[in-house]
Amino acid sequence: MDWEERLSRAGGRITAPRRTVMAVLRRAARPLTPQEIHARGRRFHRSLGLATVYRALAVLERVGLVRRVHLAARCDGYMLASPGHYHVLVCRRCGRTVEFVGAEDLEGLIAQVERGTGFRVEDHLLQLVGVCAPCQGERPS
Amino acid sequence: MDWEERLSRAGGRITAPRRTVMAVLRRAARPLTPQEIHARGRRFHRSLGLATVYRALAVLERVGLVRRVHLAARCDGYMLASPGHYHVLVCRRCGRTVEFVGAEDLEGLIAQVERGTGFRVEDHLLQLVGVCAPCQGERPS
DNA sequence: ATGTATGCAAACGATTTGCAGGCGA
DNA sequence: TCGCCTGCAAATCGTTTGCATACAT
Repeated sequence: MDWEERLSRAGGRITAPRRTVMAVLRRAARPLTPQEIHARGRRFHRSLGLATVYRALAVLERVGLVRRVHLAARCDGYMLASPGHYHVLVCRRCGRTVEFVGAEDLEGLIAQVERGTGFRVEDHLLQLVGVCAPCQGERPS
Repeated sequence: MDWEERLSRAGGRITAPRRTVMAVLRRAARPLTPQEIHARGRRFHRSLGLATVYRALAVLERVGLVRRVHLAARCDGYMLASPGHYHVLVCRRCGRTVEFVGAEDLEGLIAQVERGTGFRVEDHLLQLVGVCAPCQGERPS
């Protein structure tokens, strides 16, 4: 099932702006901001509006065709720093956030990535998303 | 060494707004946005300015007393959704981003966290931050 | 005494919304 | 045809900056 079919089945229409957004993302080598998507999309579709890009991204994300990722810049939560790296568990229902320790398990993975990519890894962020125990008893909102 | 000493040694001054921000964060059960910190901080320090909160957070982060985390809302990069979970490697110098696969290593960790917290983990985000090979040869900016 | 830090308000930039018209199904 | 979708512009919201004053050192 291709993306057009998925969007269609979810009740969305296949339009030029949405095709453009998908085409831009398909060619992208890294995550792009809505502004970047808009700028690149205009090369194909001169009159593409920025608001439309935002709306298309919202739809495509809801349908699961596009993933919103966390960029280093412009993210705005703060916590007290704790020693070591940062690992959180976030409840997608109530928003409760728990920090946990002990990801020694990551070390092998990190070493492997360093060998494979040539990067020197200095820090990491691991965020697990799920449903906390109290929320598991409630019906979906 | 307590936080006041750390800040002081780094050349920062100990002021009422900074004490307030630290106090608010110390009591917080989850990451807070600057706006939330400001609202809570005003209970202690009536005239606290929002711009001051931003500036205090920037200083405290630079010194390592506070950590900026990535919240689900208000983060604005998009990629095509790929099957499985999301793992990225970001270069802190040039911003280059590489997606990689293979974090089976995480499964043991996730199972352990589920047992320990009662959460049901449904998704995860692993972001490694480092310096890519080309940037390792250049002098720090 | 000195220069950092503050509060306020204005500037800025990103995102969202209102609306009239267009177009996919 | 019907109503979802679009482009534009205005409104909104979060963050940063300019400036005169206050205060930590």
